[in-house]
Amino acid sequence: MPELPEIETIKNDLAPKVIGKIITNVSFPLDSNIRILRRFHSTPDFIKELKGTKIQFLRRRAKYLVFYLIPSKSLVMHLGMSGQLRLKKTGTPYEPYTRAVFHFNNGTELRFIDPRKFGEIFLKLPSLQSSPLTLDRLGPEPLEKDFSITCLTRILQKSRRVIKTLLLDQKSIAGIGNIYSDEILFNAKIHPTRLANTLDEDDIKRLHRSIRKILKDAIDNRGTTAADKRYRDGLGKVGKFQKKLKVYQRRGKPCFSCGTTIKSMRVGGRSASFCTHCQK
DNA sequence: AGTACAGCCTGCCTGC
DNA sequence: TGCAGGCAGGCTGTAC
Repeated sequence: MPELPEIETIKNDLAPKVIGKIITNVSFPLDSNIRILRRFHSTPDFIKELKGTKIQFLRRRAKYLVFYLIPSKSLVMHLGMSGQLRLKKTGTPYEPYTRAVFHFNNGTELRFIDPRKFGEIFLKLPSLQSSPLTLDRLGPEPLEKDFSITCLTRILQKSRRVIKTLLLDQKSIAGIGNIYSDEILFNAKIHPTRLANTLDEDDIKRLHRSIRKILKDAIDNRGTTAADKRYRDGLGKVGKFQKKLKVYQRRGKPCFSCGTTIKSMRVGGRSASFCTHCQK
């Protein structure tokens, strides 16, 4: 379940190894095309657009990884729930569920591996109509300078939803998923079902600080490989932040702060873990 | 317009 | 042991 910190880690790992490489071909070993790819492109068009392009730089936007190419267009990937990216030497056996392979001019290839098919790959072309709107509709990046307390206050005050649901909404704030929303709310001592527009000034200050702190800590720890053990960084290794989780997947265990048993409940169709004593 | 929710998907775990 | 059913949660489309 790669969220902002995981995609950031993968981007940082991959960038030095793929920048400057030329995509010589793209193949689909399982012949099961990925969601957006199917919706926006025919496979031959997709391959034709990519053949011969050079990777100029990588960027992360929310949970999307974007490869900026020359000539000007971008290749956008979302790893969904179970996606991984692996850079491998050409000719080494494919990992199971390798769905797309981007072949480079130096004998390496980038593999998009995704058991559950929640992942997406699509192209953003300079010719406007061909690009899905997904990326343009995203909310602010929580680690950018413009994500101020004022900015967060505005987002919270115009919402009538519970805070947990709001944090998960990519159109409100980009990049936060279920792991980090739980951890952020615990750090900020806010109950997941509090209505967003009832947070007072102190709550908002703590929430703002917690959002940045947790996401930064998670990046410093190379992301979270939770119980399903699916997430891998750009080098194929597990993250370290799972060792620092305070509430996520800790239902039934004692809170590290007060010893109260961690509870979990469904909030907006998602599981939310929290401490009934610490989070108000 | 803003919000809520089912549905997509497959591996893994639990309970019978 | 084997199998059914529930769970995990990224996002989209649809309904209210």
